[in-house]
Amino acid sequence: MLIGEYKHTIDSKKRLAVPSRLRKELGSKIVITKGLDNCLFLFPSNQWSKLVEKLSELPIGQRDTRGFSRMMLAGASEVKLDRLGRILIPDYLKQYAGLKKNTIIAGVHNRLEIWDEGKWNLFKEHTEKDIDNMAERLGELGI
Amino acid sequence: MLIGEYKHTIDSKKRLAVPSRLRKELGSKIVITKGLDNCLFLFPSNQWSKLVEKLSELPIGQRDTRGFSRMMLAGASEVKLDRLGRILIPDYLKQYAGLKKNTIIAGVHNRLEIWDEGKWNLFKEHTEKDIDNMAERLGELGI
DNA sequence: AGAGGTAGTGGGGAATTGTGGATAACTATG
DNA sequence: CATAGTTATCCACAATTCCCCACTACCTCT
Repeated sequence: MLIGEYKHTIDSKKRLAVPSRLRKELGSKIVITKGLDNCLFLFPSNQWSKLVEKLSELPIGQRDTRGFSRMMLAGASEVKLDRLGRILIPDYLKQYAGLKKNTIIAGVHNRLEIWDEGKWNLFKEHTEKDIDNMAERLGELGI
Repeated sequence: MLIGEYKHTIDSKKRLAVPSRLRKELGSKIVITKGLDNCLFLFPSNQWSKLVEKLSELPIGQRDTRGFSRMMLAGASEVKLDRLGRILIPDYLKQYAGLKKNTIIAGVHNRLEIWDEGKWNLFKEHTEKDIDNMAERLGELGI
């Protein structure tokens, strides 16, 4: 179970340290890919294989599924940790996620997510505001 | 597993470097052919034979499948890597895919795709817009 | 509070990779 | 047979990536 929120920096060589607590759970074979809401996903290899298996069952003939698997697969990249537990983030993913220097690494049960710090904060604000709304509604509902 | 997105250039002699990480997985016998969505497909020879087998099983009666397999088979050409891992792209394929100088090489499971950079970006814009659908699909896939 | 250890950041240098060009071999054509 | 055009082989430069080490901040334990 990968949990927690960590603040790390990407250095001038596009390297990002994986929080040391999470390393052994991630394993040595890791796949990084495009995630939702402009973040990146980091899967341990077994999770990734599951996903690929399902993707390979999709028919190639349909345009949208073709696009989908193209997106997921071409958007992915195998990465390995260097001796100090850092990964190298490919340019196109760095760009996709709008990563600059300060980034957030978040554990979300079976994967890690990598966020630009600014986007992360915005996202949090949003959802927290939503939570307030939700609470109000709950109140209206007498809960 | 062929994955990732790579940016390479075609030089004045129609040579294109295959990303070095993917070379050993591609092997030495490679088939290049017309792909879907105006890109080129690059298959390692074993994958190519599998595909040919599948194509031969398609009902010959249907006009669209007939056209599809005709395109794939007639458009195919064997290529080999030079000592530095580059392939030579035949003129008719270069033209088919509208390749200029800047191209994208994408790993999609059992094949590589070669795209003109401009077309690739258009495609990405398109699909990344649908990223919420992607979320739903991921859900369906159990991620 | 001090010492020792761990973790995150930064940088230097070697090795690999991508790109462009030069020259030699081959093919086609008149 | 000669010439022009194309393909293959070889080499050289530039850029990137990989591997190693050093520094500092922080945590923990005593």
